Amino acid sequence: MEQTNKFKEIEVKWRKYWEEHPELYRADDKSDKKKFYVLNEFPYPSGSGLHVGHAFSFTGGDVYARFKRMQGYNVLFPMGWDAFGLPTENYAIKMKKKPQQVTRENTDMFRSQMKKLAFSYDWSREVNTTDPKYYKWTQWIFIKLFEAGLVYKKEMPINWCPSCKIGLANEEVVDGKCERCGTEVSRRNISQWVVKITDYADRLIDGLKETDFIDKVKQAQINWIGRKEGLIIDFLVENRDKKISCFTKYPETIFGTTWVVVSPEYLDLDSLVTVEQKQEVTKYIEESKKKNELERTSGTSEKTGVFTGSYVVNPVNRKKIPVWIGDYVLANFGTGAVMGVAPHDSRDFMFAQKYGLEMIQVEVPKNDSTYIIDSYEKVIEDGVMINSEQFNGMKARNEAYKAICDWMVENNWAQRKIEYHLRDWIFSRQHYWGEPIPMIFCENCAKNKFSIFNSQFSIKDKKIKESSYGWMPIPENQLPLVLPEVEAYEPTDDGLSPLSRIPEFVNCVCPKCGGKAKRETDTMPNWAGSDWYFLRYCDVNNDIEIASQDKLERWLPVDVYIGGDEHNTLHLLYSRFIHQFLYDIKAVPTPEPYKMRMSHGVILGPDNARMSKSKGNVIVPEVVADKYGVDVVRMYLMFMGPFTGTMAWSENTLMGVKRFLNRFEKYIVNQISDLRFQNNASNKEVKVIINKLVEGVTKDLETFGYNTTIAKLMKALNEITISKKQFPKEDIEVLIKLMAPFAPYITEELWSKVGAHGNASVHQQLWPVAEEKYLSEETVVIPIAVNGKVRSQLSITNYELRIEEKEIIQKARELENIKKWIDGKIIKKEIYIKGKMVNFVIEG
RNA sequence: GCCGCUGUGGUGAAAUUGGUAUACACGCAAGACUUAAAAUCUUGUGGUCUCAACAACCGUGUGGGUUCGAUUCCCGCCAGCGGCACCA
Repeated sequence: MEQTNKFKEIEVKWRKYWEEHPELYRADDKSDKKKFYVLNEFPYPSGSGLHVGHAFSFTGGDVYARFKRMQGYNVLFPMGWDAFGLPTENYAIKMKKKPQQVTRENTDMFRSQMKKLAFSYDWSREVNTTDPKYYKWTQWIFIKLFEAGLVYKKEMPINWCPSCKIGLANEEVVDGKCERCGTEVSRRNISQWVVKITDYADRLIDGLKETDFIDKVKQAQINWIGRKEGLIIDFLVENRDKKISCFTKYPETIFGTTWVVVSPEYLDLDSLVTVEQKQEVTKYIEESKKKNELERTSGTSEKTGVFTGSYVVNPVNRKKIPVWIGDYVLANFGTGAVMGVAPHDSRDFMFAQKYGLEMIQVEVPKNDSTYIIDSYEKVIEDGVMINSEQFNGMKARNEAYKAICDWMVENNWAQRKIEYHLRDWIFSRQHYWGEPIPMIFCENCAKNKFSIFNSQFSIKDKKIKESSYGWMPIPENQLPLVLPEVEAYEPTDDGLSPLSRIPEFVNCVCPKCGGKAKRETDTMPNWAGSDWYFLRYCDVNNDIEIASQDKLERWLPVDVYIGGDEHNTLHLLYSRFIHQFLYDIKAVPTPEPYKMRMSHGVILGPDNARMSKSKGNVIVPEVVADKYGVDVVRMYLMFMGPFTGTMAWSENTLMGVKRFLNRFEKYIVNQISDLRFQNNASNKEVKVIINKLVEGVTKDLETFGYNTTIAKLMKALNEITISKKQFPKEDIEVLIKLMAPFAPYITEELWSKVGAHGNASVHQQLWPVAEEKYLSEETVVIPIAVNGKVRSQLSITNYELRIEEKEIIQKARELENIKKWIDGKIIKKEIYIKGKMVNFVIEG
C-alpha cells in the first residue's frame, strides 16, 4: 500500500513538471542535429478510451523516440486523431449529441490518458482530421486528384450495407459482410466518386524497393495489387462479324483451348445466343440471378453453364470451339470472358467433366511424358509442351510462354495485357461525419458538355472526360468547405447523405456560368484523412500549403512507422498512393513516405483469446497503471515477448516486472545514500558489467528487441547486487539512463536524487556509449568438444587469446576429461575457432 | 486451394556469422524471517538412470541431408496461426 502511494506521488510530481516543460519533447524545426521521425498510427478516439493494444503500440514507439532523443537526434514524435467515422456518428445519434462534441470529449480523454502513460509526444503538433483547418487540405488533395484526371464519377454497382445504409469499398467487405456491422452486403447502383489508384499499381510495387519494410509487409502489398501479365486473345465468332476477347495468364495453353465461357452479364450476349438455345439460356440466366454474391463466388461450388449455340475459332489452329455461358466467370474482372483449358485449370476441368467437353492436355511433367491429367487436383503449373505444334518440347513457363506470346502478337491474334487484382477506389460515403467532397454540379454546364478538363488539362480517357461534364471543384480560396452543424445525422432511406437534406448546403452558384448549381452531398471515406496526416505533423499551422517544402524536406521520410498488421495492406497502400501522387505534383519532396514499417503484435486477454467486451477479458491500461504504477505497466508490456509477437496478458509476469523495478529503485537509493560518504573509485569489474550492458541494451533497442533489452537490465541488476561492489556515481547514472526510455517516472525521480544536474531532466541526457576497452573480460571460458560434443572447458586469459593455436590445443588435450576421450584414439582433426571453441575429431 | 508466418522446458520466451541449447521472467518445490499471513530474501528446477553426487545417454514438431559441429543452412512430411480466395 505504502509502495503504491509512493509511485503515485512520483507520477503526479513529474507529470506536472513535464507539463510545465513542453520543450523537453519538442521537435525542433531549426536544429542542426540529425532528424529522426518516429510515427505511431494515430488512433480513432472511441468512447471506450485507450485500450491495451494502444498502450502496447504507443509505448513501443515512445521507448524508441526517447532512445533516439537521448542518442542526440532531433526527434519528431507526434500524435493526433483520426476522428471522422461511423462509430462516432452512431454514438452521437444514440446519445443525441453532436459528433463534434463527442469527438472533443473523446480526444480529451485520450490525450489525458496518454499523458498519464508518459508518452513523449510533441503536443504542439497535434492534428485532428475533423478540424476544418486540417480537412481543408484533405479536400485540396481531392481537388488535385480530380484535376489530374484521377477521380471520376461513375454509376456503378457498389457493395451496399442495408444496415449502415452506406456504400462500401471492396476492402470493407469481409466474407461478403459489412466490415463494421456484419450485415450481409447487397449490390446497388449509385453514382460514386472513384479514385484511379490502378494508374499507380506498378509504381506502388516498384516503390517498395526504396523502403525497408519487413518482407511480410512488402509481400502483402504486392499480393493485394496482384499484378498479372498475360495476353488478351481474340476469338472470332463464326458467321458473325464479332469477336470474344479473353484475358489469360497462361497463353501457352492456347492449343488446349476447347471452348470459351462468358459471364451471364456479358454485354454482347444476346447476339451470341442462337434461336434454338434461347429458351435454355434465358432460364439459366434467371437462375443465376437468384444466387447471391456469396453463392456465386464460393470457390467450392459446382461450375454450371449453358451452351449459347455459337462457335468461335481458335486462331492458332483454326479449330471451331463452342461458346458457353457460366456464372463462375466474373463480369467485372478481365474481359468477362474466359478460354477453357480443361487439363490445366481446376475450374475448367470440373466444367468440362460436367458437360463432356473436349480435353486436350498440352503440358506433361518434366520427367514423365506419359502423364495424363485425370483430376482437377493434378493441374500442372510448369511442364513440357505437347500437342502444340512447333512449340512441342519447350518448357512451358520459361520458353513456350514467351515464344507463344511473341508469335500470337505478331499475327495480330492477341495483345499483351497486364491485369491487376487492385480495383479503383470508391471514394463516396453517404454519411454525415466525414469530409465534405468539395465539388459542385451545374446542370446547365453539363448540358453544354462543359468540362474543366477541356480548358485546363489534357485527359485522354473519353469516359472520364464525359463523366466530368458539369462537375467543378469549389475554388481553392473557398476551402475548407465546412461540414455544417445539423440536427439530424441519420442517413436518408434512399441512401443519400444527410447533407442532401440541407438546402443551404446543397444549393450554390456555379463558379463557371453563375447559374444555380448543387453541391455534392457525399462525404469522404475514413481513409481520406489518415492518408497524409504524417505530412501535416511537419507543419501543423500552415494555412497556405499542406506543409512547407522546407519543413517537409527536414522531416521526411518517416524513419519508423509503427502500426498494426491490419493496416499493412489498405491504409499503407492508400497512403503510399496519395504520397506518390503528391510527389508527382511536387507537393512533397520524397517519392516514398515511409522508410521502415514496423508491425507490432497483439495482446490477448488472460484467457489467451482476443480481448472483447462480450468475453469479459478486457484489460484497461489505465486501471492497471493505477494499481501497479505506470512504469510497471510500460515495462511489462515491453517485456511480455517480442514486439512483433502475439501474447497473452499475465498478471503474474507483471508482478515479476514490478519486483524488478522495486529492487532497482531500492538499490539505487541505497547507493545514493552511500555516495555522500565515499567517493567510490572506478573498478574494472564494475566497468565491465556496465559497459557490456550499455553495448547490449543499445544494440537491442535499435532493433526493437525490447524484451531482451529488459532481460539484460534484469540480469545486470542481479549481477550487481550479488557482487556487493560499491558503484561510482557515474556508473549509477548510466544505469538510470539505460532505464529511462522504459520507466520515465522512476528514473526522473532517481535522477533528481542522484543530484548535481541543475534542473535537467534525465530524458534530456545523452545516451551512454560503451568503452571498447571494457568490453572484453579478463578470462574467457572456451568449451572443448570431442566429435562436436562438449566434454570440458578451458579458462584462458585475454592475453592468451593471442597465443598460438598449438598451445591452446595442447592445453585442451591435457584436460582430464578430454584425455579420457582421446587417449588411445586417432585424432583425425583438431579445430580451433578463436576464442570460441576447440573440437577434436576422433575415429570411431 | 493459394500466399505468408510459426513450431524450443510446466508457462511467456532467449540463443551474434553454423560454435557450451533453454538467458531473463513466471510457475513450482524446499528453506529463512514472522505468533500467523502477505511482502521480502536464499537455494533448486528439461528428461532418463541414481539414495545422492559425478559421469553417461536422450533432448529445439517429424524424417532425411550437408558439416568437425545444425534451434540456425538444404529437401520431404506433420501440426497450428494469419491473410486472400470461382481473378481466368
